[in-house]
Amino acid sequence: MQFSSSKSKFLRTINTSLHHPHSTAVNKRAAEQTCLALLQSCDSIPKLTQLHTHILKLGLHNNPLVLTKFTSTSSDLNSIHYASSLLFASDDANTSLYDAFLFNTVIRAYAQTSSQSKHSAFCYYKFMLQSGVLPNKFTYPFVLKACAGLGSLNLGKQVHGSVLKIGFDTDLHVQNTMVHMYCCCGGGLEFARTLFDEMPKPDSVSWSAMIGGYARLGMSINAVGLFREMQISGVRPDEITMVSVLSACTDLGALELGKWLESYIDKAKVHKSLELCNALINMFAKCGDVDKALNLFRDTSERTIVSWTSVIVGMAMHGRGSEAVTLFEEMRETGTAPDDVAFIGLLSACSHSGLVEEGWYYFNSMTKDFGIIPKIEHYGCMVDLLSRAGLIKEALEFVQKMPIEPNPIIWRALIIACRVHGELKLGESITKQLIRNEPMHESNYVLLSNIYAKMFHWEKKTVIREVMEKKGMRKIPGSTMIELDNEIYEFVAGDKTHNQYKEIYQMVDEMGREMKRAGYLPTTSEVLLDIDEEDKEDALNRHSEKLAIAFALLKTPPGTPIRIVKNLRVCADCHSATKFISKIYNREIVVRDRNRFHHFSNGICSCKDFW
DNA sequence: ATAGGGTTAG
Repeated sequence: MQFSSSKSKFLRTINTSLHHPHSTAVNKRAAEQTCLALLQSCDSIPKLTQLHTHILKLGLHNNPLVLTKFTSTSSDLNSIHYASSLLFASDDANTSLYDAFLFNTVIRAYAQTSSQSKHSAFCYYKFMLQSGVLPNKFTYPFVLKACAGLGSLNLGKQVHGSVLKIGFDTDLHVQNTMVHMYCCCGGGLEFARTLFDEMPKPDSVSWSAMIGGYARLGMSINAVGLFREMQISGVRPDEITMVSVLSACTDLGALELGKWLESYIDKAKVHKSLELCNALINMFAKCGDVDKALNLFRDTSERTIVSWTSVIVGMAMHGRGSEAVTLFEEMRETGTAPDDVAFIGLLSACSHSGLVEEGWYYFNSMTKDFGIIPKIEHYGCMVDLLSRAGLIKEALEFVQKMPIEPNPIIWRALIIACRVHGELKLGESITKQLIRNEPMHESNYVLLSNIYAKMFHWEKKTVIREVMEKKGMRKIPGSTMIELDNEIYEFVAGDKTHNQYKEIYQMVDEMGREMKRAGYLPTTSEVLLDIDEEDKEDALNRHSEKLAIAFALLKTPPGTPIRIVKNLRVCADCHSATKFISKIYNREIVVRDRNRFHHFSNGICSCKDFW
């Protein structure tokens, strides 16, 4: 309903009411009805203020029916503030009129806001208890949702205590939100799991809440594991469960699992909601089959900005920047307005493909043509774009001119570029400054150490190692994941937990010999430890990536492509080694690292040694 | 009038 057209109708109702003072009862009722209808379409403060004037004139300001409608239909935060203050107006407030429904409406409205105002939901809940109004079984899901949104374990626990006291702890909906709340609050996950395990009859919502909890925290193996348990339990997964599992699968980069999930969705006839389709597209894009993602995308009739962003980012990760640009243009032509996230994807695509001119064009176009104010992420993309292209001076100038404070991520992009392009002095000074600002971030020390290695300042490198040791910092362990025969294997450097580790290490040694024969030189400057060169070589050979590749060479037939997923950026030595391995063993090797995909084939990598 | 989901730079 258009506000302007219904407004005249509303005014007519008011006029009728005013001109027939003796039949006000009937007309008041009509006015109330019109008012309720009007509230449906109310979404801004000026409209509300206008409406409020009429509400006052008609004496409807004390009508809870009108006001609860008011609250529950507005999505705008100010409208919620306004309506709830009317509902609980202090002047003529008669607290005996307050009931649970009234409170629930306001609590729900605040719980659904996207901002910190979720705290108001909790405040109104407190107010409800103080007013002596007993919460009902609908109150708790709202309050718990607000706690989940705030991520406050403290508030959550308070509410939990109250649930136990009042006794809604057996209600399935309350239990499910409780699990969800603990999953969303830092440090609450284990307790969520305890509650979940104690549930007498978890339904698909309970399983989804728990699986989603693991997925959000990056505990993807646990998420997938719990999904397997769910299948055993016999509860049918729905599309929301599948979105969560796919999200975990995407995080793992487990293409085989992803393919299996796709066929499972078809077999089990899970409803393919828009979000599920997007999750599938995203999964294929990020698990290394971007063409499949594109096919799914083309087959989907309803595309949202999310679907477009997924394929654009997918192309970016595979270094197919110009295709990302083409997709972006196609999106514009088909009338989907890009948002800030789409621009991050597009700019990173330009950055990973060296499209400097295009990057500049879109960075400027973002504000000029779409009115999107660049955020730190967009500036980060531009610094990365210029840095990767070796335009260090321009990058530095760009950083100095930025209207917002550069963050450590931006400085690190610049430092890496300095190292790669030989601007070692500049790199050193920026890194030192960064360490002063961020003394406990271990990767800063690793950067400085690598710069010193390139400058041949070994004694300074040793000092860094000592400083790190004194501060009790350790390098984040690199790990590599590989899927074989429906099983996910994870390797860390020097890993000996695998039951075939002896054969794997033999294979690693053999690989090393073959690579040397083919002309490979170990990049020992990547090793942070202060050990002799031979041990450094040994340390490099035990990198998780090499272990995983050795394992794959052992376990798969000749010629089979190898896919691995790293948790960090691939190190220079592994990058060089993998090129040799792809040629020597005639294997296509696809590596997903923290940022992007590397397709190694016949001694060449698709990233053109630029990552 | 009640619960659970997706995209984002390095």
